[in-house]
Amino acid sequence: MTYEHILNKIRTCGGRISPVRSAIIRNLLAQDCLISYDDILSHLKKHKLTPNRSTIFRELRFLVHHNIIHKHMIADDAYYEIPRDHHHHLICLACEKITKILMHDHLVCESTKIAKKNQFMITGHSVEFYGYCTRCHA
Amino acid sequence: MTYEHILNKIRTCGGRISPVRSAIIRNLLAQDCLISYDDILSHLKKHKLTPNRSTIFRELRFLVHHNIIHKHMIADDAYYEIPRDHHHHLICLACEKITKILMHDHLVCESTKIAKKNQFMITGHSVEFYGYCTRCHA
DNA sequence: GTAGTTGCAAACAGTTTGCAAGGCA
DNA sequence: TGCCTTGCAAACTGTTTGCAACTAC
Repeated sequence: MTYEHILNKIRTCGGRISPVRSAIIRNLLAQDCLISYDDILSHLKKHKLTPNRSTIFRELRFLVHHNIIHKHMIADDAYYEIPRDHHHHLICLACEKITKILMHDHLVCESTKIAKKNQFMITGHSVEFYGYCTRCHA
Repeated sequence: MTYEHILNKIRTCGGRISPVRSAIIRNLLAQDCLISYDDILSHLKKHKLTPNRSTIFRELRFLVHHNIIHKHMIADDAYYEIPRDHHHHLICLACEKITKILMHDHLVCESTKIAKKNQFMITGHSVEFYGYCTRCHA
C-alpha cells in the first residue's frame, strides 16, 4: 500500500484529505513498525501541526475502521502500524522498546488446522516475544 | 501450582489470606483460561462477597506483581489467568469470546534463535489468532 | 500489637461525544 | 454548496491513590 493507494481508498469511501490526516499517514508509512500516540503527536509537532487530542484519536479510529492501519495493545498502551510485510514483535518488559522481527512463520500452516478443528474463521494472528533487551538485562 | 502452593507463596512474602483474596484465587484456579474483571466480580457476588472496585484492582495487581497470575490485554480489555499448561488463544472479533487452544509449539525452539540473533533475553511469548467464531460468522 | 487489607472518595489517564465553526472537493 | 473534519469542553471508562478503619496472624 503506497501513499497514493491509501489516499484513493479514503477518497473512494467519501473521506477528505486534510493536512492532519495526510501527515499521520506519512508518519505511519515512514515507520516500518508499531508507533504510539505520542510518536504521532511529536511527528505532527515537527511538521508544525498541533491538532487537538480528540482529532488524533478520531483519525486513528477512522484509519483502523477503514482497515488502513492495525491497532495493537501492548502492556496497556496502544500502538499502530500499516500492515505491510507480515512480522512479529519483541517487547522489552523494562523499557517497553518494541523491535520488529521476521521469522519463518509456521503459524500460517498451523492456522488452517486450528480453524478446521475449532470451526473458526481465522483472519489473522499475532505473536509477541517478551523479555529484556541487552541494555535492560545488563 | 495448587491452591495451597499459592497460599504459601503469599504467606512467605508477608501477605495475609483474606476472604476476598482466597475467593479470587479459587476463581482463577477453577478457570482454565483467561477471565475478566467482570467475571471475577460476578463470581465474588455468588459467594456473597461485594468488595469495592479498588480492592479487586489492588488484588489483581498484587497477584500479577507476585507472579501468581498473568495479565493479557485483548482488544482494550484486561484478562487474567494462572499460568499452568502453556496454551494460546483464539479470539472472536465480533463477540470477543476467547477460546483456549493447544498446539504443538514451534515457537519454543524458534525463540532460542531469535534471542541469540537479537541479543534479547526472552522470558515468554504469546500467540493469538483473530477471526470469527461459528456463531458470529453465520 | 503490628503490618497487611479494605472501603470510600477523589484523582487520574486514555478515549469518546455533542456541537458549532472551519475547510476540502 | 454540501458534507467531512476540527477544536473545545465535557463526559465517560478503567484504574490508581490517600487515608482512616478494620482484620489476619
